Amino acid sequence: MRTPNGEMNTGLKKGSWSLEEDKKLVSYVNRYGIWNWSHMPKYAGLSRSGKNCRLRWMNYLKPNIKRGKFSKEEEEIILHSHSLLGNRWSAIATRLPGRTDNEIKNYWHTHLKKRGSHNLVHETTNPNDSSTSYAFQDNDNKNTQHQLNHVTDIIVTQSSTTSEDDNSSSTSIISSIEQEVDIKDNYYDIGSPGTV
DNA sequence: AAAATACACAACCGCGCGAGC
DNA sequence: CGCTCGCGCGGTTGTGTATTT
Repeated sequence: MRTPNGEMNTGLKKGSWSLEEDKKLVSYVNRYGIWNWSHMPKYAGLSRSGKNCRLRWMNYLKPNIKRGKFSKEEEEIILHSHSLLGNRWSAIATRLPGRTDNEIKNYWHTHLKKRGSHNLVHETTNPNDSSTSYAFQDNDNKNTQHQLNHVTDIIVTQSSTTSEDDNSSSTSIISSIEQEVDIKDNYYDIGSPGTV
C-alpha cells in the first residue's frame, strides 16, 4: 500500500497485492505446501520477496482466517491477554483462533489503546476481589514485561493444550488466562535472582 | 459540495533467535 | 565456535475511506 505497484532496484514488487498474485500464492501453497518462503516466490511466479509472501499468507490468505469486526468476547480476550502479556501479539493471537497478530495489533492501536489498561482495571476490578487486580497499572513497566517474557512460553504451551476450537467460549479462555495469572504470581513469588 | 481531519488497516522495516554448516 | 540464512515478531508507516466542519 505504501508504494502501490512500486518496484525496488531488486526487481521485487512491493505494495498492495493484486488478485492475480493472491491466486498464484494460494494455488502454489495449496499444491506444494510451505517449504521455503525465500525460494517459493520464484517457483510460484511471483516477483515478491519471501518475507512479503509469508506476510501476505499469514495475515490474509491463510485458511480459517476470520475477517471483519471483533466480537465483544474477542475484545475482552484481547484486553485480558494484553494486560497479562503486554505487546506480545503473537501470543495473544494464539488465544483467538482465526485472528492474526497483525490484526490484533491493529485493532489494539485503533480501538483499545485509547481505553488502555487503566480502563481495564477499572472495568474489571472489584474492590472486594483482589484477584482481578493483576492488570498492569503501568504500561511502561518494562521490567515486568521482560520478566513476563519468561512465563509466556508456559502460557502459550498451556494455551495449546487447552481445547481451543472455534467454538470455545471466551469465558473458558479468560478463565485459563486467569489460571496463567496464578502461574505468573508463583513465578514472582519464587523470584528471579539477578533480575530486577 | 468541497476541504480538512480522523480512523482503519494492509504492508514495510529492522531486529533477534534458532538451525544448519 | 563462529557465520550465514530463514523465519517470526513487534513497531511503524502510508494510503484509502469515513466523518466532520
